[in-house]
Amino acid sequence: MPKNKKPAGGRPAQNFDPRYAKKRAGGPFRGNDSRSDRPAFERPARDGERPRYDRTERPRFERDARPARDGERRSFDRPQRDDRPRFGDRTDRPRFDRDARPARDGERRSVDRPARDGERRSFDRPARDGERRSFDRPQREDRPRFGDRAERPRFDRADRPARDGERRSFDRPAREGERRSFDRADRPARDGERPRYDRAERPRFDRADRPARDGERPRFDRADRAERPRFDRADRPARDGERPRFDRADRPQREERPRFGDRADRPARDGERPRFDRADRPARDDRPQREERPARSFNNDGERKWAERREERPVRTKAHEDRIDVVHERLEAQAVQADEVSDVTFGDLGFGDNIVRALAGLGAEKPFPIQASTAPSILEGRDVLARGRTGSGKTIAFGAPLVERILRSKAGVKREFGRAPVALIMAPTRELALQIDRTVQTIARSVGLFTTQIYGGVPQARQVGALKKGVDIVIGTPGRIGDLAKQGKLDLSKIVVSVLDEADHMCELGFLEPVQEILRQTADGGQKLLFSATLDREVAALVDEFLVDPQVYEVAGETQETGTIEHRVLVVEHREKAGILDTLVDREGKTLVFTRTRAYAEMLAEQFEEAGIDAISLHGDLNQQKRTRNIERFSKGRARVLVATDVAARGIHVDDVDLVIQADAPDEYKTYLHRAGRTGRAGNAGRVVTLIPRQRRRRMTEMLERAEIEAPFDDVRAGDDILDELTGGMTLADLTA
DNA sequence: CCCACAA
Repeated sequence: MPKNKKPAGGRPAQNFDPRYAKKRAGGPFRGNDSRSDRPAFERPARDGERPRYDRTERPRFERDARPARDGERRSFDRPQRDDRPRFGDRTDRPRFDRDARPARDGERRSVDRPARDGERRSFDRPARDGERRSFDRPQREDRPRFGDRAERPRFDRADRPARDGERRSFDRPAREGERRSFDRADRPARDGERPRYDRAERPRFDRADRPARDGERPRFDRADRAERPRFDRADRPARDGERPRFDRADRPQREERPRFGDRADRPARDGERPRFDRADRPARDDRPQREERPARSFNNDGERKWAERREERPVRTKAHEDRIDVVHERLEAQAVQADEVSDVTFGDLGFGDNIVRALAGLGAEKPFPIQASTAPSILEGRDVLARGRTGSGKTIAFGAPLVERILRSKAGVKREFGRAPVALIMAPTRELALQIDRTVQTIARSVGLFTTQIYGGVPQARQVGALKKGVDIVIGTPGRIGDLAKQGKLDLSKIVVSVLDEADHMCELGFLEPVQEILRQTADGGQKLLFSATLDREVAALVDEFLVDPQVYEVAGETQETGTIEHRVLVVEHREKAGILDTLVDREGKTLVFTRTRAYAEMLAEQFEEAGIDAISLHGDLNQQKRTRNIERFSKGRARVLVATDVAARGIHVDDVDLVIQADAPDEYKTYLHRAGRTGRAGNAGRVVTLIPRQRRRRMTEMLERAEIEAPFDDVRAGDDILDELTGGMTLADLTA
């Protein structure tokens, strides 16, 4: 029996040991030492003398050491709980310090945010005698604070460099004669042991090398088959009203074409601000040097320190600039005219009645341009790249044809228990994956296909259970999908259609590799569909490896200028920012506030709450249950303000968000476009207000240029009338006025 | 630096 295993019938009392009791029974008398210099109590007892008790050795009277009297209740009769010290141990255990234990699920802790102005916090006072405080030691940069455990990656000894003097068996070559379990190849075979199997040495099995078995079809040989003529539109006369075919050979060479975002090459449009030209600005030496500028004061608002440090960096290197906002070349696309497809119905596109009805149930009576233009290619099985403005209906654009295609490929095939999925949809956040599933599942169910969500932050069991039963379409995030695939619980080998939503984002650092790993496990030659509102050359990493002759689509004339969003920039003093934000969110409609960090999102939500505004937060520090609940509360209007990090920047659809506030300006123009796209959806009006400090004006101007957005800048003080204007509702009429 | 993405 293992030592820690409790014997049946209850554990013995902690401080009751029968052996101890027995020894004691022999008497406490110390014995035979007769040296005279010993104190009286250490010499043998004199005649008639009562033996002296040694207090230190004598058993203390222990209630627990005697058998229980009739009916006496004793604390040790119940099993001891492991997680709780026994009563009476109080002095032995450290003082309970809430900050010293990891935060419970969803628990908000004051230490996680910077102190507010004038706020007194218990840890601002010196520690009391003997008080243990987790924050008493200087925080090491390289170590997460205690309590962050859930957020940091699992510790793996092999993954970290060996510490000084640490011996690691796997770091050194095997010593002579040392047997290492993991390397059989290095030692001679033992008696009777079969030689080690070496994959590389064995001949590859080739069916071509053996005679065909009875009834076996001859092996298909690509080289042997007749050359099929490629279908070429150029070879047939143009149909009525057909636009002439775009011919790559006819277009100017890459170098000659204007780069996307290069306004310098075209004449200024009406009322357009002149382009900022680096060459025109005063030389660096003419501008005030760093030393001449007023000293900065630092408070404990880490947010601000970081922002200022960056704003005031005197010289930004090219590399730094690139890291902040990489502008990739726009992909050459077939621009479909919206009116070209305005009369098409979902039925015309080739969708069956069930799917058409399901789409109508989702509110999609007739196809949006992006849907009408991409559907034929997707149904044909071609690889497709599609760019469609935020809120233009991309989910249905890939979801509906994907279901239709799978349905056709499964015609007449029985739905098998435990079948592997044939389609995969990946998104960068769990909320987006969930949202996509709500749409795709509705369409899939209408024709008897099953979807399942595979994303992190929730137990695996249910997801694995669903996979065991068998599903057709998997929708999720790369982390958990890769995880389950690695564990052998998700078979990707039958995936013939893969979709990447927010594809350019999925190609960014941190996402690209897991995504590649996953796509490599899918069926060879499977169809790939890449969608995003900001699709650009960044997806080249995936296109080159996985896509074959992709069709690229966008809808003509879908620029920001033709959108339904009004953009404003407010230049504010840092010390007035909080008050101005309070004023801006105190309004009737739904307001979405973006911050750069999770801590600031949390802090702002608290700030608004304290100002009496129903606000909640959404960021990666919350557990999934809270994330899901909070976004639902916002969707249903039970909270009118949501403060979020960029976890909510892409793809998330919430009805009727008519104001987006960027409490921190984004670093990338793409981020700006996606955040802004949370409002003005499906033709509704919306407004985006971005707060910036004075020193950020230039960067902001450049970013707006890249995004091709026109936005007036206003210097704003707390209490200015303009704030009330901006909090009013937006209508389409306001936009044109 | 930050934000996402697995435990």
